[in-house]
Amino acid sequence: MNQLRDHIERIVPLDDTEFETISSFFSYKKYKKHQFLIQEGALVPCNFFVLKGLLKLVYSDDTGKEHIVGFAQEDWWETDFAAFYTESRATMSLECVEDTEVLCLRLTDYRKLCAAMPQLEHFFLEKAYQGFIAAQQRIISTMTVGIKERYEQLLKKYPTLVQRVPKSLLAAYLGVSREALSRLPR
Amino acid sequence: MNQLRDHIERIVPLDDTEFETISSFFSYKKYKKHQFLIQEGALVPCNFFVLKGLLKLVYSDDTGKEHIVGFAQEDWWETDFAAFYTESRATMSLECVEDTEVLCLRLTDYRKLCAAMPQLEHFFLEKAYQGFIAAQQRIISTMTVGIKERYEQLLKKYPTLVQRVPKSLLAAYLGVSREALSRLPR
DNA sequence: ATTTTTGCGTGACAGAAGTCACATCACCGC
DNA sequence: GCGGTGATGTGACTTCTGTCACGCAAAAAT
Repeated sequence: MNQLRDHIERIVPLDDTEFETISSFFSYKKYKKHQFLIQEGALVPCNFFVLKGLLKLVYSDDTGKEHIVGFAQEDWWETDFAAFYTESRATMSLECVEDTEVLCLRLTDYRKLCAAMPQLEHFFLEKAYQGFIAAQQRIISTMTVGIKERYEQLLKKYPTLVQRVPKSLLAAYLGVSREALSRLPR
Repeated sequence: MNQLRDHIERIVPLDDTEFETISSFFSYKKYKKHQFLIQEGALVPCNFFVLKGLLKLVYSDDTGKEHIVGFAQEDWWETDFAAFYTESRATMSLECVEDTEVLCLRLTDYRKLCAAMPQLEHFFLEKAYQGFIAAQQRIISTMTVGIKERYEQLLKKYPTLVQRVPKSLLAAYLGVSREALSRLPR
């Protein structure tokens, strides 16, 4: 649980009672490989903070092909945010790539916490900015460089992730076919 | 100036003195078509709120080709956010597509405002969430559907924008060549 | 241990998009 | 008005990528 505290304190300082309050709103859960934290079409119960393990956020198109919107490893937050925040049905699914332990935060509890502690709202603001910037850079990357460079940027940015994930999933994240990624000159 | 007030009050309520404080931190500026609000490589002076006109946020790759990261029309915020927020040099440029009037908010003033008024920080949090969700959906759109559908989604989502912008810029926004967009079956 | 599944590379082929070149038309400034 | 610039459509050609099919080795399941 200290993992969460360290994570938050990288952005805003907390005293013991404050963190006590925060942690009381989270619930711990454990999932096994291939289990779903979010099912497409269902309501989104939580925003998830990954303690250990690896998740993939997947969008399935009409032909059934899977596209990976994002991965989440240790100390990352992940959920179908649009659906979570508007309490509507998920358009994506969130699934374990490995056995995974998470802390779950429900929307009502998120609201209570932010109302009670403006510093925490500031924390989430920082996270939102980070997410926005990362997404924008990913868009730029897709538009400007070829597959090879995109794969290299990924290697540079998340070297540990690339080790843990099969290439087929990386391809689905980069937006190309498994074969195209496989054919890259080394 | 009431335009800004209405815009903020769509998310958080304000009384007259509060808005007085807020507006005192913004400065009004007017630019002509083809003028730059942000130059690539320079520091980013402000986050811009568009009162009237149209801007394009552009990333130029090593070959000199221009890729449009985003447009901003009336009531939109735009800047090279990564550079703005970290006070580093811009990797993108922000340029007028039409004559444009904006309100400018400097980073130090942004910080003062947020510190003084938590509600305003909540406003920016909402905006950040909106931006993140929009960026994520754009990523999904690029991965899942072909040019034709992407163009149609754009038409549906921002019909007024498509009227104002030449097709060559729309192509640079969609991430395809001008010719490919021109060759779409109607 | 032996099946089954999963990951990964490769070859062949078709289709989509990029690039280059050219033509037209409308609009703008002088 | 007139020349220049920008916006747009089109054709020819090339390159890249997706798709389908196959083979093989390692890992997982029984």
